[in-house]
Amino acid sequence: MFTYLQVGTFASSKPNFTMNTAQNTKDRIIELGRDYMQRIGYHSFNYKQIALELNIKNASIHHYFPSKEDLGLAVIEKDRQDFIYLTQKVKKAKAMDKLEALIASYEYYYKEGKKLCVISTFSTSYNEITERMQLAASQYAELVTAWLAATLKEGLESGEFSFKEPVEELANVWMAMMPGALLVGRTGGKAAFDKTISSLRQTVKSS
Amino acid sequence: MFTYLQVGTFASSKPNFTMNTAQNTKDRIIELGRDYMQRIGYHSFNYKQIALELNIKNASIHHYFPSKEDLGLAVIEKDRQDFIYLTQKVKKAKAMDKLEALIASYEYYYKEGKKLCVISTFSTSYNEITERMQLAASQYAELVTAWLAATLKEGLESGEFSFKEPVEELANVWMAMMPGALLVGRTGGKAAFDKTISSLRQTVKSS
DNA sequence: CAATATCTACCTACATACAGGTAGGTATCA
DNA sequence: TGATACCTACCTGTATGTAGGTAGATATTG
Repeated sequence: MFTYLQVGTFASSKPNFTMNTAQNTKDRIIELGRDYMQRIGYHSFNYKQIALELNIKNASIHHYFPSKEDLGLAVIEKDRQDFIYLTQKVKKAKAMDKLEALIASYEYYYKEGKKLCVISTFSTSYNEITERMQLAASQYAELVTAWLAATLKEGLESGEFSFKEPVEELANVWMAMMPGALLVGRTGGKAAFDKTISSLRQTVKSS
Repeated sequence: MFTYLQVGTFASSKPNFTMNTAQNTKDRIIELGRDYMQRIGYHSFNYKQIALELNIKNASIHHYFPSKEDLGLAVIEKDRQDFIYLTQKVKKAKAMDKLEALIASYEYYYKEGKKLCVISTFSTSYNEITERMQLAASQYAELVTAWLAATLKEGLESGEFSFKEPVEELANVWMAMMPGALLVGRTGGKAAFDKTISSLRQTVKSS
């Protein structure tokens, strides 16, 4: 005769551009799931780690997410929502500040245990996830690419940026280099990560 | 009363810049292991797949590689040797042709089932592999970075290239963008991959 | 040269661990 | 009372890895 407590305070020190909606168990599972997936990948992540951390049983996770795929999809969707939230927040900022907001989240990923971003997490597992997850990941990637292209265009037209490539091409470069920087940072350490991010910033400035 | 045959002809159509030394079972295990790892990652890859393909039993793989780590290390070492072989082969070529030789292998990876390169394969699994493997992957990455830097410097001094960044920085960009292109290509398809590679080529030409 | 020992390359069978997932029960609360 | 949020207990599949054996090749020795 005892009550099932909502345990764990989940005191995270996330940058304020990510929504913090983890009050209930379901949201906490998503947050923790995302965290583990970014660290060790979708397949290596398992329910036990989350169950232990939330002081609940393995089976209870299945109550919220019948299959692992459901959790994977929820993680992608949550991250997509967070991205949209971020873009809304910087909507009226200068183009470079928008890009800096995105860079900041990548720097946060690196600091917090050399995590990958969610898109690259699922990209690395792309050949072994279900079609629905592939689609979700691809659509999310497309969304970010489109936002990058729009932001680059905006900065170019306002005279803030001075690059010569087509915006779509440079958007692709950013899409490749940001996760690439995280990968390089894993083998090459912080210096390699920083150098890559620094070069990334230059891409909008070189005339 | 029968003999254990060396089965499977292993007819691979690899580009000629990779060494083809897979005559015996041990080498075939390494080749197949590398292939699977690049496709689905180190952890998702398992012995059964190789055993089936080589018509041997699971336990026989342990005869050559007592632990999975041994095989992982062998794969990294094999790929490093192949890289060295490649650099030797293009030793007297122009700087751009050297870079093109590297790009060609990445295009080959993409075509052959959206594979990742070996370095990024182990980078993605970096937080869940042994220290020895982390070290091997890091050292291999350092070797490639150094070669890139040397090649970029060479092309710059000969007037073939005309970039402004420090060579080490641009080498880092290449280290990030090549695997990044493969990741982007998984979610965004061939067009995204090609665009990224095309932008990569531009990095040495833009003045 | 023949008997013998040892090595290589596999085998069968099993141990162990752990993953995702299910069935059905119990406590709490609106 | 019915939905919600958990639980215990269990099933199934699969992964790495081990123990011990066997056929055939090769080296050793009387």
